[in-house]
Amino acid sequence: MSVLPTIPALTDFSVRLIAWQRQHGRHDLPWQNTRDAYRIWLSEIMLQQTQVSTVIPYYTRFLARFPDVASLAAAPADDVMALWAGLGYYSRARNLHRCAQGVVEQHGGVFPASVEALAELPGIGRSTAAAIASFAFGARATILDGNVKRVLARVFGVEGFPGEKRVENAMWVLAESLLPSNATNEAVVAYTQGLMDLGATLCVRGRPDCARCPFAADCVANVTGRQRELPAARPKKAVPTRRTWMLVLRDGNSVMLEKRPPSGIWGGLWSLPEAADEAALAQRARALGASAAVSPLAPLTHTFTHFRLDIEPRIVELNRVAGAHAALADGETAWVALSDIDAYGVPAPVRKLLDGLQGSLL
DNA sequence: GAAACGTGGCC
DNA sequence: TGGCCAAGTTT
Repeated sequence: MSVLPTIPALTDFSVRLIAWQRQHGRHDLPWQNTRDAYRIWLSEIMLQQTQVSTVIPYYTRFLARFPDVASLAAAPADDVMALWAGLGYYSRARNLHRCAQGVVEQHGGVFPASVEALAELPGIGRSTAAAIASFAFGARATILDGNVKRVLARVFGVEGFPGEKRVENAMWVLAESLLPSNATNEAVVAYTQGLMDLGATLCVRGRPDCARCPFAADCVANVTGRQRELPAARPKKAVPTRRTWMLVLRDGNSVMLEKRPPSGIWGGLWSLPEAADEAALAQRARALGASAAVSPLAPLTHTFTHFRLDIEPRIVELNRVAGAHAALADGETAWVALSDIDAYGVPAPVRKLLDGLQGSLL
């Protein structure tokens, strides 16, 4: 059974959306008003599952450090991770780096213009490929992000949770059918931006501003008063809790960091040595050269999308006599001054923990 | 095709 | 306070 109801007579969807975007859309975001595929690509990757206000300072810093794809491709992975630290979903940063290298090595340093070629690069899926292709090259290709799903679900009354494959497939078909025909490059840009702008500024989740919407008269959700029910909410799932012990091994102003494996949570970032319980942490502390007693710091809780992490931090002084800065850990380790943490890619809660330490010690 | 993957803002 | 989710992709 199709999830699509009868589509209302909205034959001029793209025309109305483009007109609305030109008059009421956003035109001054840092990654707009350029056709530089590198800048557009960088913004699209950062904006995956991340809001505009969060991205802007990261985007600015990143671009200042890596102004083009060649400089990014040539950078050490650790530098890329450090600039990404705090933004989350770190596989994006690893794929971003690999993608830059792919563009340099396989495409002569120039981003390919087709959706198909773009989607073969690491970190670029169907929606991001369409966004890059339309913004940078004026290609007629539809995006389908959270904004578009919300707009389509409401305007056309699409039932079902959009994260479900069956519903998402139907939305891709619908989105494709709505693309403007015979549009100039500039109109394509306005259309794609309009989809995002409408969802981000008017057709928001909480209190949509239907009075200002160009589709108010035709919108299924508005006409039937079902704005709160569309799109359908994600099915609820119990969020499991994990618990970990983290070691602040301190030597004066410096602490020991340990590089995390490339996959899994905080993959590729630098973090504190961890253990599964109190005894194991004390054992690790001794193995790393600490002889003093391990002291508790204030516990903290970090909430991810799919689980909750209770962190039990412990602090201990390094016993220099036992061998200063001996790297007895299994993986890669580094001694880092508390004032120099920014140079390393450190997970947000660990960063907070260490920031607090810097203020209270000495 | 479901689960994994971060963080911060909003109500 | 805590649930919900945002310019999705990969495994």
